Amino acid sequence: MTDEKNIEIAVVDDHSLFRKGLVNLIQQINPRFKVISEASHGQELIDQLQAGLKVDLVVLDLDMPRLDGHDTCKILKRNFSDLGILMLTMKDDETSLIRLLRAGVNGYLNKDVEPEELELALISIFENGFHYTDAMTGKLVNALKDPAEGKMPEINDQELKFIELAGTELTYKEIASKMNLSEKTIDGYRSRLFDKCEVKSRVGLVMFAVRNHLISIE
Amino acid sequence: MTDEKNIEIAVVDDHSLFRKGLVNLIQQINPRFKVISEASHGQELIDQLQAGLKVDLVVLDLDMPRLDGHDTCKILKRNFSDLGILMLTMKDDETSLIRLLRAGVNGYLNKDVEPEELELALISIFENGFHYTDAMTGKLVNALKDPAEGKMPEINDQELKFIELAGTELTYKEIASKMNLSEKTIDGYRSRLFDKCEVKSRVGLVMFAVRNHLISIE
DNA sequence: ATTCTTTAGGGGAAAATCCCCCTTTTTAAT
DNA sequence: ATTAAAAAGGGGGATTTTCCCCTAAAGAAT
Repeated sequence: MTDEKNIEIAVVDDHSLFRKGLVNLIQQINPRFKVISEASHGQELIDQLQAGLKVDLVVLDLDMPRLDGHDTCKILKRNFSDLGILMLTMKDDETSLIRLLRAGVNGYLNKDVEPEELELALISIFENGFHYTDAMTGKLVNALKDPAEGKMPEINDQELKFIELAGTELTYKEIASKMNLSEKTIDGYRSRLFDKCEVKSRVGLVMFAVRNHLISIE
Repeated sequence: MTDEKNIEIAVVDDHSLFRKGLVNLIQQINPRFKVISEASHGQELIDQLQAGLKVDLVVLDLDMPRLDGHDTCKILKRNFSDLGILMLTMKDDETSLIRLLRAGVNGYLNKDVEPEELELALISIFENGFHYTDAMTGKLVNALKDPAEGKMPEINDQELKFIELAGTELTYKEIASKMNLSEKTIDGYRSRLFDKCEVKSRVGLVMFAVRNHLISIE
């Protein structure tokens, strides 16, 4: 590509030595990268942005005292929705990943990756709005199969159909009619699913199903 | 890479013309691909495998009469766990994707992708055990987030608190106690919210609230 | 004074949940 | 092959919870 635009970046990390090193590294790995601002915690960056700072991307450390990366990200996404956010972290677990994606990060890197991966992530976020790795997707897939709530119970097709209908305003009598089964059978499904999903009410079941993407909310 | 091993493939689709076309296409796009078996539904493939057929990969259509792709995948993963499964589908929604990943598909493609993407998917599954696309990961990430905003009626603080608690497994009596109000007041809130949100049941109210970002699903 | 909002009460029907039971089919263990 | 357990579908009936209709008082706003 010719005539490539500079990518203006802010770096936020509470450890001064690491932050300076990261700023230097970023500017060395690609001449398009211009680090035009540094901050030692999330609130400092937010103050800068509110005072008029313009950047394309933010490289944000997750573990910081005030605000941490997660909370910073949520505020940034609410107030500067076009800002690309790359989160750096030592944490490697699925739960952290999911929390960060929910907060709206555009990319997520472990601190021990090579500089080439960092370059790739920054370019990708700038150009596509996201940076996904197979490792990350694999974690999401694993999280789907074994959710935080414990082992995902086996739900068969009839049970799934019942859950979908339980998430509507149909009474169980109406659901039975729709599924061409007796109300008693529907009650049997309800009972079995309550046990499997460890819930005790229709609302509990439906919320479990939504939380675990068994049904869609549309 | 030199001395590349053939990749033996089975193709399963209930529409004969499409299946034949797909077999030809697969064998044209890469000389390593050897389609050594065809089936018109899931059960037929399972019978073949149980009769001794050996393949590396299965290209499986989702919509088939007996067994469909989803059920076939579950049985295949249980009984032939090393088999790579690439699912083809016209469905594009997050919930279907999630169901398929849970069933254990190693890759997932929309039927209207280019042959190059099909080749890449087959090679990737054979060599890495999975094929992920940014589109797919984007859907997973999107599924993690709270849903898009919709039109909201006026909801005051007490009403919002009630809705949050209505989304739990507490009975209205318990909610009344928790809010230090009488059950009759809670019933008044329920009634007023049903009118405002145009619903007629607790499940309806809670689903409306989730859909419209009034409460979160965590 | 009138109207709206918040809180609360009574009564009763409909719906959900639970507990006991049964039969048939399928699956897994021996 | 046989047997036992689990799954699927279903019954009767009691209790609990939800939903609906009606009413009213107190306080705030117009």
